[in-house]
Amino acid sequence: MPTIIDVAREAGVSFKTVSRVFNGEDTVRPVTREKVREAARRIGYSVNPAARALRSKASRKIGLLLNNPSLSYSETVQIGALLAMQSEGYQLVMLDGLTAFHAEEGLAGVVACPPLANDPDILDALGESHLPFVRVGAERVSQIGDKVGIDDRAAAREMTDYLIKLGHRRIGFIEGAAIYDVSRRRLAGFNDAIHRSSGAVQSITASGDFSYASGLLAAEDLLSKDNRPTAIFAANDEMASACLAAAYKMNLRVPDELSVVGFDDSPVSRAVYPAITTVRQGVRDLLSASVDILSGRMSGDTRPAHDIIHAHEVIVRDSAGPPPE
Amino acid sequence: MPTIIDVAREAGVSFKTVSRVFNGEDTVRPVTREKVREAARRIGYSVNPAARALRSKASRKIGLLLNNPSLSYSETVQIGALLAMQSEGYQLVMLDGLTAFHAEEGLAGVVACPPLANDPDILDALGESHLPFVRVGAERVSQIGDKVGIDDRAAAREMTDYLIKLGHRRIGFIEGAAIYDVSRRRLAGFNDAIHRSSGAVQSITASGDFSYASGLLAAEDLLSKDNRPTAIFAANDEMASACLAAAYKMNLRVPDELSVVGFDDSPVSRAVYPAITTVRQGVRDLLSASVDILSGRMSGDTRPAHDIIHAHEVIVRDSAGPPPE
DNA sequence: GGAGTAATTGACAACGCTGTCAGTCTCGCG
DNA sequence: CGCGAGACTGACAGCGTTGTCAATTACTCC
Repeated sequence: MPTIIDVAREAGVSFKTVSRVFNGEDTVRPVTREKVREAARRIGYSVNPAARALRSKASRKIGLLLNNPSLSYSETVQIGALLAMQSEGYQLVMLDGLTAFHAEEGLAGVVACPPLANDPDILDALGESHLPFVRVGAERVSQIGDKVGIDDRAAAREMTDYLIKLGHRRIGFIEGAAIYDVSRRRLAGFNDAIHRSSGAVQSITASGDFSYASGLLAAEDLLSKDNRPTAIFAANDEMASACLAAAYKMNLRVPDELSVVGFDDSPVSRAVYPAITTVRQGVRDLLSASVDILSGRMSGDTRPAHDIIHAHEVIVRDSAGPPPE
Repeated sequence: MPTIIDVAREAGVSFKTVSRVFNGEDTVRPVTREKVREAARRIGYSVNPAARALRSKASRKIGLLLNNPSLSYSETVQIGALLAMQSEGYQLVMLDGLTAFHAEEGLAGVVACPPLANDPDILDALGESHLPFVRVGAERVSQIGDKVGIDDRAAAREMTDYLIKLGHRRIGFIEGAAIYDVSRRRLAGFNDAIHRSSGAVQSITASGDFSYASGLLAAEDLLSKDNRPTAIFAANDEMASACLAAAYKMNLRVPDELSVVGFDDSPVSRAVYPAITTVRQGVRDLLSASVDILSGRMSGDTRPAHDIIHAHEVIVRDSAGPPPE
């Protein structure tokens, strides 16, 4: 493994300059910086987090503000965070709310996940702390902090378009809990697609709150209508799997007689039969982007707030197909 | 934060001796060792993983052999492993099979999870590699390597006893895939409890393979019998959630008319309505125990193979209650 | 009791990096 | 054309630990 000394020799500078380049210090001439970067690339150098952690007095603890009722989401987030942090030598501290945040000392930065990422009290505390922080899946309720997320609206529109392309002309939508902005965004995306069809596709919406129980009720409601939809788009996978149960009860075969799609690509979507077609958020990518941003901020990056939108992806599985006959 | 030098001063030895104690080297007299341990405890010392990682030439990469079809299980395992490793300064490398294992160089140890933990080829390769390794949820197919796990049989017996205590006298059991020894163990535990009732409780078993789809079939089978069971114990949560769907289809209210219990405490068990009563394996604890064992082996612990049985726990939620009437 | 050997312990360098502080270059300007 | 200020760059120490090897101690056996 090459060290900064190797890079320094290769670039013809002192090893301290190399250190400076990799710490984002701004007292290096651009031309020198580029020379160093190039040399590092050539010999395949990457910083040794252990040495850095040992020497630098700075804290390496990153707090993860996470209190999501969906356990699978929480687990995915945790994995993403741990994976992103371990290679950089950061240490993860779980924070489940304001009290935990205040109690924790010596944090170097914070990653906030929904719904905490949009909680005004949390946001205030974060702002006052002057710590760098990133809001994952953040809503525009506040302009402070860096943000990473996906375009829920575009994703919901794509998923709806997919159903339309399969031939569905009557599509049901089960909304998420109204208190989350993300529910509104997903509904908006659904409506975008419906409106673009200029009347060719009918829509029916039913309300839900992201829970399995609410999905069951909503699905029964939708499916007991005279002119029931041939496809249901649930705002998350939990509710989509409830749709499956409802369809099963009514002896509707999925996907032959009813198509069901969800959102989030949570483990549930694969645990169930048939496996649910859904939208992948790339939570791990979001988290690793968050850690990157924090890492930059901690070493002097003072550019204006980032607002990074990551790619989403429609994951086609077995729960959706062309409408019957 | 105190360092080994502080401990050395406190204990009246050289700091190198302290280092030796904390590395489990056996060239320290027991009396000295105890003196050092005591001094360390007094001043609250713990080793600095960064410094250790920096100085020691030894690899800190631990491979995680994991290829379980259940995604939620895999995620839980990963979190447990990451959490356990980060505080010790180990680095996690995911290995999804034999090829990946052979391709990975410089591993310091391996944690193998089911079903890979019981795969003869894997076991052979592990044995030949002379790397320390721990088998999680291991079966007795091979005596090599350290093992950690829970007592599946006792846990299944407890869960069955719980159903009997609720008053059920006719209980169905859905088996797991026959190729896994764990399926046999859970069934054995179920039978233990049934036999202990000396005829008071009837049992019916149906076969499954841990998948949702198989659970659906098995549940329909069980529930369409003339004298259907008042409770069903599925060998994992995935199949238990399928039972819920089957009950829903037949208009059997859970838990009023039918009790359903599962095994694993996977996220699915909470995602579903009603939330499933299940057995918690404490996967995170298993993983952290595994890392501890590896860590010991890597620093010279040569005691005979560990075989650690962790506690399990019946998690009572909403899917089981007294039988009807 | 003394030599010889094994069991313990200690001294010191070094791991790869960052912090501190002291140089060395640029410029702009009189 | 020289000087001072500010922009860069470099030298060196030291973070807390382990590896190497030498020194000390304990113990065995005539």
